[in-house]
Amino acid sequence: MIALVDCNNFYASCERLFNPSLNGKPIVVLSNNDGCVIARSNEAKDLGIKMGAPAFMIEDCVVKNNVAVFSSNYILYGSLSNRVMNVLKENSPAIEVYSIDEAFINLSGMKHHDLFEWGMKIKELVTNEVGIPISIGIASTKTLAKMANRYAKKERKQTGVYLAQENWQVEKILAYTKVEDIWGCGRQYTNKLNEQKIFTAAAFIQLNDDWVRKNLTVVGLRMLKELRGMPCIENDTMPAPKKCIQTARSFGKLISDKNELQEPIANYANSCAVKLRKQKSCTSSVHVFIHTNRHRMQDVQYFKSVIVSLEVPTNDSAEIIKAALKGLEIIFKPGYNFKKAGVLVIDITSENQIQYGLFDTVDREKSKKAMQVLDKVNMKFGKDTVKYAVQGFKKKWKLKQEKLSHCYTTNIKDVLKIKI
DNA sequence: TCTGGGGTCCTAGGACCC
DNA sequence: TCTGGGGTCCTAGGACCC
Repeated sequence: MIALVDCNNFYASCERLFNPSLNGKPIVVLSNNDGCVIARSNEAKDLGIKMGAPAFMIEDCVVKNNVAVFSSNYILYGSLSNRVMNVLKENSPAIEVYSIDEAFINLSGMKHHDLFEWGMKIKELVTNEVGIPISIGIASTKTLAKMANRYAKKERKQTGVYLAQENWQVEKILAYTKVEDIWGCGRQYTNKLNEQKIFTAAAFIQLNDDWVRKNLTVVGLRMLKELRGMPCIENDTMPAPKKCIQTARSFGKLISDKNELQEPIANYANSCAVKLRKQKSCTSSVHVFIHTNRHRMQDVQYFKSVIVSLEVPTNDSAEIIKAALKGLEIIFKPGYNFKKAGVLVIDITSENQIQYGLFDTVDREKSKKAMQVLDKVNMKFGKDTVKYAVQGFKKKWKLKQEKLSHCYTTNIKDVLKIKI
């Protein structure tokens, strides 16, 4: 059996944890640049605020209902996520951290009559030790565990745990779940299924394999088998190194000037290099893109990208920044209002499997040492303590974050003071 | 004024090889 | 008039996830 542990309204719950006056009140958390809604408390959901709604379009509702609005504070969320995951690790046989607020836990060694008890224990431990509310679904496959989790969250609010073990328990959630709420079923698949008059997971598992294979590819077939209780998605307790890494952001304001664009691009390139070094990989292709704001009808639009190849795979910041800026030279065109840019590193290989070039002029050993020093300093004194001149200091392009909460768990200045 | 960011996997089609 | 067959590799784009 497999359990899925999922934090309820995670970002909103994080904001509430250090600000208990928000209990019972509607909360929303906004994306980067305070652009759109990416998390809502239950109270905000009840007000009809939709996921992904642009911030400026919910303003009336926010004012009228006194909704608490926050910029996203990933340092806080990351730190609280670690706390939750640590409690899970200490009390589980094998855990796969699936995202910032979810983890799969393999319970195959556990006796069947202990499963529900185990779920209740985990729920209590996380509540007491961290304070973030969670839900737990337990079933024979990952897709069913996801479904059981959703059912627990909505229909088992007292316990927060649902075990889908006996046939009738599985059938209950299959009948309960609409196809669009199945893990792996997005808009396109939902449309195709609805056209066949298939609206619930219970109806979906009656479909014939060939039809599913033909219309929803092997991905759909895997989903179907998982729903029938046949595990097809492996447990992955050791995360594999990333196959591509990207850093991309919208700017806080529009940029038309090439020199001004160099700053964010250099920063994104550096951030990719740091991520590469963290997983001990190198890249041989740097992909750069820039584009205008497609929501501004009055602007002429321009989307362009280019891939710059490198002779020898590298994770040296200077080399990757240089390649990214070379890419910018190629794709930049004057006369446009640019809103967003990004750098992707693709063709990733392991650090210790590099094919050195015949005419390589770079001193690889020296570069490696320089990067180690750079990473060490920035790790100790905060990121960007040491950086390249081209990364700039002004950061006029940087994010808009007008409603940022404190870093309660990671910054000594922000730790709450308690009067006794 | 104002609409996120970072990933994975799969498929189709073209280039190329013998 | 007649113009193979089978295979691999690569890339772009689609669909999905949180």
